[in-house]
Parts: sequence; C-alpha cells; structure tokens
Amino acid sequence: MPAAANPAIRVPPAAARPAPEALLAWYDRHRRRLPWRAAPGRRQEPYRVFLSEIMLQQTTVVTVAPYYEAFLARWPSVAALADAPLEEVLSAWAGLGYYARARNLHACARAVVARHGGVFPDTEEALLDLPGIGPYTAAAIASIAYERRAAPVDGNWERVVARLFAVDEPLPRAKAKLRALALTLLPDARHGDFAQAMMDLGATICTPRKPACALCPWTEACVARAEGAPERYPVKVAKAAKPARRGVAFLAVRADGAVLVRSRPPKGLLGGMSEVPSTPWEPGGVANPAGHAPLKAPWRALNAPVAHVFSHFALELDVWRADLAAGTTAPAGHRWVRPEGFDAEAFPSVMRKVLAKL
DNA sequence: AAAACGTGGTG
DNA sequence: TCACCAAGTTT
Repeated sequence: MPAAANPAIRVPPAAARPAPEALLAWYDRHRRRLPWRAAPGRRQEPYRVFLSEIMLQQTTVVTVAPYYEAFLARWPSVAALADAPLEEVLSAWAGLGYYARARNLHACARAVVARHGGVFPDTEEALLDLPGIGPYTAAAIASIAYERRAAPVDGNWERVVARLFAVDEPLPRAKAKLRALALTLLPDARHGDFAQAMMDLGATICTPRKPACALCPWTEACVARAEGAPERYPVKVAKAAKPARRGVAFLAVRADGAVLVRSRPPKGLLGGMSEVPSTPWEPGGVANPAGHAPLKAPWRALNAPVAHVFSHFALELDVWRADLAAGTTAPAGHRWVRPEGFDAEAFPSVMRKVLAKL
C-alpha cells in the first residue's frame, strides 16, 4: 500500500522528498573520523565493525573509543578473541556496562570460528543467527563491512526519520513504522556510507535537543522542521521512575592488603563479574546484614555509603570493613586479591566505587 | 511483550 | 539534583 493512500502518514511533496544523494554528499564533507571507521572509499574489516557495533550499543562514542583500541590491540582478530578466556574478556570490558554484551561478544567470536571458519557471514539473516547480534547489528555489519543494502535502524535513524515524516506515534510502539519509512530512504549504492551518514547526521545535526536544521542536507524535505518544532520528535512514552535498593558490602582486608573477592553468577545483573561480597540488594535492605558476612570478624560500618544507578534501579550500598590476620584463609567461593591485581579483575564500576573506600 | 540489563555525560 | 540520553539484545 502506498504511503500516500494512508491518511495517517503525512508525506512531504515529492519534489522535496529526502534524496539519499544529498545525505551522501553531506557525508563526504562532514563524516566524523572515528577509530573504527575505514578511510573514505574503503570497506572496514567485518571484525572491526562487529567489535565496534557491539560496544556502541547504548554507549557513547567517547566512552567506547579507548575500549575499542584496547580490545583491537589485545585481540586483533576474531580467532584471537575466540581463543581468549572469558574472564580476560570480562576484565577488559569492565566499566563499559551491559556485561551480557561481553559474554555474547566472546560467544559470537567462538561461533564465527566454529560455524563459519573464522569469517563473519555476509548476510543479515546469517549474522542474526549469532549470539549478541540483533537486527541493528546484523544490518550494520552487512552494510558497513559487506556493502549490503540494509538499514541499521538505531536511535539516530529513528530520530531522523521521525522528524522527516513527523511521526506522531510514540516510541517504542512506532518502531515498525519508523523502520518501514527508513527503508524508503535507502540508496542503490554506498550502503555502508549511507548507514553511517544517518548516524552522523543524528549525532551532529539532527540532535535530540536543539537540531541544527540550517545545516541539514534534508532540511527542505523535513516535515517536523516545517512544523516549526523538530525537537518534538520522536515522541516517546514516559519512563517509569527507578526504585531504590539497599545493601551492605563487606570489605575484608587482610594484613598484607589483599581484599576478599568473589565472582557473580554467570548470568543476570553483572553476570560473571568480580565483586566484593555483599548482602542481596533489596528495597529497604535486608533485615540482618551481619548474617550475610563472608566470614566472622569485627565488622565496623564506614561512614560513607556508595551510591550507584543501574539501568532499572538505584542502589545505596553501605560499606562494612574488617581487618584480618595475614593467615586468614578465604571461604569457599572467595579469593584474596591484592591491589596490584585489581586491574586484572573484572570489577564493574559499582565495585570500583566500593574499593575506593579502602 | 515488557522487563532486564550499566555507565557516564549533560542541560 | 535529576531526568534524559547513547550505533540494542535477550528472555
């Protein structure tokens, strides 16, 4: 069904419809230089596209850059990454967040080696079958690394498309409609450049707050701009407030400076990451924190709690400390780690905050 | 299909 | 201070 036949979808005059050539011309002049980007006119290695795209999921360019460089230096190929122990990958990922990405990154590298001879598949369908690769990442690799005609619709694409067509329907319900509209924009060539041009446009011109419409190659075609309030789009449903949880973290410090540490369960929140032992984190905290201490000791509460905000709750962690004799043995499932060994541990940010109380 | 899943920067 | 945001995927 042509969009024009549906009165719910407003379409700009045909003469002003966004032309992919205009965006590509803008991209040729304003493309951002990013560590994972190939030189103009060249394709990027699939592994590098893969690595960067996984890291960039819900994560800013500035945050990702140093991690990308470190991973690439340490594991220059899928095969190298596949050979690495998961613990090392988690440790290198520590601080980046969404740790399932690191577990899936590793699993995906192994799957590419085991199932595809160490070569990333070159179709969206086959890529989609790999762990950690969803519709966005499959389209990103297919277009950027293999020049397939594909639409990696991320938040930038959604914002740009929602404004171009003034889509009133709120996200996330509007996702299917935005994707359908996005597909109408695709060029017949330069698919990788087009995908990245959309992201650059969203990141530098068609920004969430104050879009720079005067600099936009598509300004004439944009319905939201014509309406006078482009920042109104995309419409989103309000998010629920974050509940609070509390807990107590136990900082057991041995005479030689070693700290008692354990690993979290392999899945779920901070899955597989290292942590200082603590009570469960619950609304209102647990009734008897001492009952959760990893060993019997003269625990004393430190005055400054650690505050940390996760994706779906805010945590306030009290910190209790005990100093123990040099010969104290670690309880089952725990280990002593000296400060020199902290960097090799997979401590997430919240645990680095706890350790900072030492 | 809605909820789980991190973190740091910004206005 | 705090809500919102950033190249989403999994269950």
